[in-house]
Amino acid sequence: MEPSSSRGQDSILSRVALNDNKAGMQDLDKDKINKIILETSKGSRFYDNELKKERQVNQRIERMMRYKAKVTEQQIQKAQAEVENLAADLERSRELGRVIVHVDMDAFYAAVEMRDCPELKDKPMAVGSMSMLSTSNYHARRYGVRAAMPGFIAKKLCPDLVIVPLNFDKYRAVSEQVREVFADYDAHFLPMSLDEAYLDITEHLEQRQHWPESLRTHQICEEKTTGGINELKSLSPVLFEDSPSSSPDQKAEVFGTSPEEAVREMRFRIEQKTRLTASAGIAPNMMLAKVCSDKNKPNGQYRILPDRKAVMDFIQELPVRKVSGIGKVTEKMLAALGIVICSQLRQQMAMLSLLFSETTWHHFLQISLGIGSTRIERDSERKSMSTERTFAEMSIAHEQYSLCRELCHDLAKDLQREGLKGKTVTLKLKNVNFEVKTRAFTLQCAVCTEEEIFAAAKDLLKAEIDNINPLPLRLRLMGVRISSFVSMDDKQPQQKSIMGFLKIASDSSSSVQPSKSEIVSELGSQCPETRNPSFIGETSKPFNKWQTKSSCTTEPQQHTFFQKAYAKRLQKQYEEEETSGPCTDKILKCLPTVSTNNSAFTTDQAADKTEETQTCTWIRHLHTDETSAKADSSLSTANTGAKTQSSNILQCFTCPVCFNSIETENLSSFNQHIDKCLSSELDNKRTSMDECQDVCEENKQLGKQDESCIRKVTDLSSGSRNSLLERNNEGPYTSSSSAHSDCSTPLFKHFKCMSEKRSLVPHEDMSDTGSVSFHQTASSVEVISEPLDRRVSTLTCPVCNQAQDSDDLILFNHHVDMCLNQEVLLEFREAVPPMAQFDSKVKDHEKYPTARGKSKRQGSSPPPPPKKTKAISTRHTIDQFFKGNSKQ
DNA sequence: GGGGGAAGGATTC
DNA sequence: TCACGGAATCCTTCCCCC
Repeated sequence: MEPSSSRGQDSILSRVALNDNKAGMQDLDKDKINKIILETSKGSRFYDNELKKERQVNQRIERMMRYKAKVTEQQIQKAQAEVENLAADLERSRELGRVIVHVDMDAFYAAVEMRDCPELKDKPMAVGSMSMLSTSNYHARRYGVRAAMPGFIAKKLCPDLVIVPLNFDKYRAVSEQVREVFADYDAHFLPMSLDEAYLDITEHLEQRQHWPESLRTHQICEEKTTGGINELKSLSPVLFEDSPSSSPDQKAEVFGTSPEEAVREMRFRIEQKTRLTASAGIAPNMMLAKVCSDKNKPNGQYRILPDRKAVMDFIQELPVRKVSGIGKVTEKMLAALGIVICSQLRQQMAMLSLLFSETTWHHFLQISLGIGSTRIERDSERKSMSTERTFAEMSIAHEQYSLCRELCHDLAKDLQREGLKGKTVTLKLKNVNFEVKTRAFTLQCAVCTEEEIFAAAKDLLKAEIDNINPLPLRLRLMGVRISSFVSMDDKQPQQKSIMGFLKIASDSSSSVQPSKSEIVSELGSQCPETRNPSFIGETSKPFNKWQTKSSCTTEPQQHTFFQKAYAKRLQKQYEEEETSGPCTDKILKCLPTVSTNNSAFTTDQAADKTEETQTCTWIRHLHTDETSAKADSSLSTANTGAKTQSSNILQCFTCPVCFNSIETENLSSFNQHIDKCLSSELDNKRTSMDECQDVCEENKQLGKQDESCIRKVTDLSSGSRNSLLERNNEGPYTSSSSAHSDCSTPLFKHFKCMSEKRSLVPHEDMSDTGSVSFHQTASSVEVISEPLDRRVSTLTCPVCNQAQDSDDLILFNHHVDMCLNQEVLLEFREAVPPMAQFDSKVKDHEKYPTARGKSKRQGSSPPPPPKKTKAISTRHTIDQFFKGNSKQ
């Protein structure tokens, strides 16, 4: 074999040279085009990196060839037997009964732009930017200009090229029109992108056989075109000169009942509706249909008849590169083995089975037999979500952190829009030499907020910055991805707040948990505000794949004992308030407008407030969420109306320090009251805390963390709640509303510092989706619980006012949980005998009752917690405690 | 040894 | 004039932990 070093320019051509595997790109002067491409690219960092990758592929091929040389005849024979067995199995399962169609819009983006801007019709044009083109029209393709080519190279190939910027909104709208047509032929069609889809028209064809001609006749709709039928018909020839087109005199088209006719009708209707043409492939499976749709592109279609011979005839001479999934690298590897067309795949299958992985050679075998999927599965779930950005070189750390945060912000928005939470945060970096690195971290809990994602991404970035220190990290791209999505079940933190527990206990699969308002309203409700439809509206999240249908219905929920008990207690509380001074309804009135984190307080969260009034606000001080000033500022804009609305309503709170009832119009006033109560203890601690904060801030700027800082905060935190509260109020946002937090609070920083040190132990439920709960207290403080253990307690339960024995905040949280719910517990104990809860001997594997299945599908059991982070035993949560009991 | 996370790569539009 | 994307999925390999 020729050594890679001697291949020189020819070798790199396979990477940077023109890829003419696209319609409208035949018969080009490839040598001339490649010369221009090489001259433009050569010497660039991109080119150098492509050379490097090319060398790697060559080395891979060399290794493969060396291995091939060592394969014995015996191995081949054995492999051959295995191949034949599998081939026989595949033959037996071959299905030819379905009629699968792949429809692909012709030069979609370019065609849309040309349609909307007729002066582009006669010009070579492409859609995209000088950096990258998304597609080009057929005029431009004659110059070698194609999708995935940088605009500046395209300009070298075709100086007259017009580059039109992308307009996705427009393409989406057109795509929607096209999909409406698809739906008439297969309601369950599978869109692959804006411009292509798979359809199974088997059922449609069966019905079609009985259709009268009138149902298969379609008028040529002149009104739908701006310039009438002539202009409509003139569009296709401009786009695609050789395209077949109907006669301009024709007023209607009658279509037959065959698959070809049905697909022709579909394309006709698409063209009538959008003035754009589509190509289609008709075959017994998806793989073949996809290849077929390219066969007569543009504005054409091709069918493989549903019999084995027709399929095998088609496959025989088909270049492997035409098959979806075989790209330039695989093509090159196969070429090294003398395999260029699919029939050669079959001939060398035994050798391929020895050289490639099982998955890969099975795939090759299927291709060689013309076998593919015959079931169009539309409902596959999203597995990841990401955002990335390319930019001019960026080498300054704080700019990189800032960008990282921006990306996290964008990603969080996207996640929240789809109601997703994921456990794995991946940071993608591309340096100025085009070398790509990804770094991932799997968290214990699923996250979706900017702060949570940033907490992880920032650490990954920091590690990379530190790694090449003192040299700067010279980046040209950064991206953040979230994966390992969890089901709605799993989105709940392991230790739920008691209120969270009470809300979800009835239906763990429901993402829309019965809120307090719902529970109360079920009682017949003397509290009309809780039935306010707007509450429900705000509670409900958009329907998503994890959301069971039942959760979207309005059917009454079957409440658990605890919910009933809780509702009863609420009722009682309400009755008391009726006589002694109401506050619940007032609070409820304003709650939907109160915001935490970076989204508005939802009904569930709002409902929690009633119960948690005594401590929640106080806790919120301690747990000023991590939401940045940015999020807060956006809130202050977004929720201006809401705030205004809420600010005039008198609310009643109980101060956790002096235990007096405080009536106030807004939470910030109440915060100020608490601050006053606490201020007497502040002075001696504050100086130290300020110092620490400064250190933290400085380190944040430098992207560094300092053990001394962490230690200092840790030391302070046990006795410095007051300081924290005080500092909290100094932030620019807390002054306007206590529900708004300041990310510069010492405790926040403290958590962040600790989070960094502890490998990103997540701040559970710091998201906007969770209520500010006691769970939050525990989980957040949990991070610092260890050093606190060694100190004398300064904690006093805000409910029972008892000084605590320990400063362990988990225990403290537990205590508060219990205190708050004594009544419920009492009722519970009366109803159910106690069980052996809190079994400290529980084994690790028993802590994760979820199955360790292989399936990554949503809806299946969630994966076990990552091994590198210690999971909290779910057995030790109050949730599990109740669950266990309720089963008895 | 198997399962699964991490990292890199291939592929698609 | 400079200048090679963004998003998603699947696969492979390596390595660690149970």
